[in-house]
Amino acid sequence: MTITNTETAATPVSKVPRLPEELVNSTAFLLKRLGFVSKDRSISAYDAMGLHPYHHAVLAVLEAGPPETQASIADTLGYDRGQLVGLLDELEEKGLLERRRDPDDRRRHIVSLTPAGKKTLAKLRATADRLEEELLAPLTSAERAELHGLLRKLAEQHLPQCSTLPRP
Amino acid sequence: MTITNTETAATPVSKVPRLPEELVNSTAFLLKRLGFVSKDRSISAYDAMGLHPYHHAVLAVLEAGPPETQASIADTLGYDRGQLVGLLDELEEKGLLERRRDPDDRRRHIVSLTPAGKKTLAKLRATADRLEEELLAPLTSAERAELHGLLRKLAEQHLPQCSTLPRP
DNA sequence: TATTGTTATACTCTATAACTATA
DNA sequence: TATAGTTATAGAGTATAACAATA
Repeated sequence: MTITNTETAATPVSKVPRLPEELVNSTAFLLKRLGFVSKDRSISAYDAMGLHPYHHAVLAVLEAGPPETQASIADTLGYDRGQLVGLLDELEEKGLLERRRDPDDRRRHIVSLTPAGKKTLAKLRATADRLEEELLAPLTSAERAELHGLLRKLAEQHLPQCSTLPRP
Repeated sequence: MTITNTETAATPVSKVPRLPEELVNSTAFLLKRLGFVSKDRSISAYDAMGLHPYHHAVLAVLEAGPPETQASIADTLGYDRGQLVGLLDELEEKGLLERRRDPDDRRRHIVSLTPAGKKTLAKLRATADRLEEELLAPLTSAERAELHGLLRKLAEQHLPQCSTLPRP
């Protein structure tokens, strides 16, 4: 195990060997790793409530927007439509939303939040806030705003669904 | 399909429905999504060379540090040791590194770069640089430095392997 | 008995594409 | 014929644990 120690004999031994500068100096690398741990932690946290971040996203779409069909939900979140079916099944079984046929087009389902769904969404929000606080703990308030602004700029370019269109 | 349009009739129709503010306002959410697209694109780019970002990381560790065993490489990168075996098999088969038994402990393999491995690493670096440039295109040079510094602070806290220990 | 590297197994995700019912 | 939702299947990726050689 001593072979993994990259410190000199005089310096305190770190149990965890350091990543090469080449990787740590890459913003993309840090983004990938931090995104991974963030995802990992949120999955664990939501799992304790029997849900997944995907479920939160679906509920958030339902509360934010006009009545949605399954196709519009999937498109908004960038999810596969087949994948969404299972998510909706789980949320419906828990009584957090309901599907009803669109009378104007009986192929479609109009999906809407139930009161229980809104309550659960509030809880998920609290969990998300806690996770966000943990993630950003090392940063000052100004730094957090700065980081968010920079990520927004990247999202504008790379995540079309995040683009802030000029509103009327 | 018109039901997915969240714009009013007077505004130009965006093909991609917008994500709810609740999600876009979350730094963790942006981090996860941007990390995902970044990972996705790098996998595609490396795939064109018959390699994977994992391979780049392994080669970078070998060039940066002292002679490594398989266990030390895995620990440095946070990879599973079983997973690493396959990666090393592929790299060895391409002649980019070699394994030889450690005479002091015949259970161990000392892994080292070949000249071909160094050449390939240079190519992978060029690819990584190009991907980084694409990712950060929307930012000025100052903003890039700012973003990297902020992510470093987060990494310090959340990615122990990235922590910058005081050097002698 | 513990550790290094290896292999095998199983499980989760995801992507694809059939299938139905409606249009 | 095309679309909305559903279901089934296969593939990649990952995690777990059994295994042989050596300490």
